[in-house]
Amino acid sequence: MILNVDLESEVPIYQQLRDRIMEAIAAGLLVEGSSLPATRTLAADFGINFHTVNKAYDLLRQQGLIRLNRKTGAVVTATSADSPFRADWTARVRTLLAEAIAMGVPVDEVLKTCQFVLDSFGTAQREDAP
Amino acid sequence: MILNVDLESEVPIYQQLRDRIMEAIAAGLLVEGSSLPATRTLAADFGINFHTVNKAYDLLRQQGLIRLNRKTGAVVTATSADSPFRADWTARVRTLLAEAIAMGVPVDEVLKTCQFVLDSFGTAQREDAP
DNA sequence: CTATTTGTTCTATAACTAATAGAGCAAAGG
DNA sequence: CCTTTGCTCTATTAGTTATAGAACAAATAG
Repeated sequence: MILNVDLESEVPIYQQLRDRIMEAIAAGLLVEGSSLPATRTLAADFGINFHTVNKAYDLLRQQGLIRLNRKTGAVVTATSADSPFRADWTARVRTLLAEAIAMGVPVDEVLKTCQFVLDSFGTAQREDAP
Repeated sequence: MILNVDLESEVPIYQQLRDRIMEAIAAGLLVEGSSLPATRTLAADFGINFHTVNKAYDLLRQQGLIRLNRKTGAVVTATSADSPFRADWTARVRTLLAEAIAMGVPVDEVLKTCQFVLDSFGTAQREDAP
């Protein structure tokens, strides 16, 4: 598990961490039951404060993507996107797709990019088959 | 042009304004040459400070979506998404799509939602035909 | 030409967020 | 028992968000 975090980015570190972990889950690199590194370990790897990692993990926990146990650490859980999540997510995707269209990217190219990204998740080596 | 801005949202007002205007451009409700309200006017409409509107307009100008002229005000411009923009946008859409997949939304449903959103832009009454 | 409208710039302030830091508590497991 | 690990508390520094007021600059309308 290599998480690519840019300490110079304008995007907050805790958010980048959350995003990268979500992407790893989406790609199947992390599956139900996978363990995440301990907050202090991950913080040491990136040379950042463990409170920052803690915040990222807490966001993922609030969203139901991971479970946090003492001693065991952070473990990926099975999730079911509920209706409020879907509504919120659709609103966010509407804004992001609108940006591309407004900037002059053709509709079919936007859709193809989405398809390409989704395919890239599928083609990652996943190990969820029993 | 009705912009739906939620003053109670955790999303910054200037960002909501920027997002709604981008969505209006994507939907064709605003086309090349369309005028946006004056900063002070729009601020008065929402009961917010004109500096907040200014910031939203400034973001849109930096992105090349509008032109700002003294006296004439803000005018929508034709834009061409360059390669850096597309790379950045693809990275952002990857994160957002990953979130839905990680939350357990099926791939085909994610793609259908994207298609639905893109269609909703297309079906808005546009007036760009000469 | 004059006056007004509109964007632009400057300083300032209060409230909040991001990130760091250190200390210590609580529980789960070897 | 004791180590590991999440969790909580307080604190500080730096940056962001939103508000506010004042003044300047240019382009248009009359």
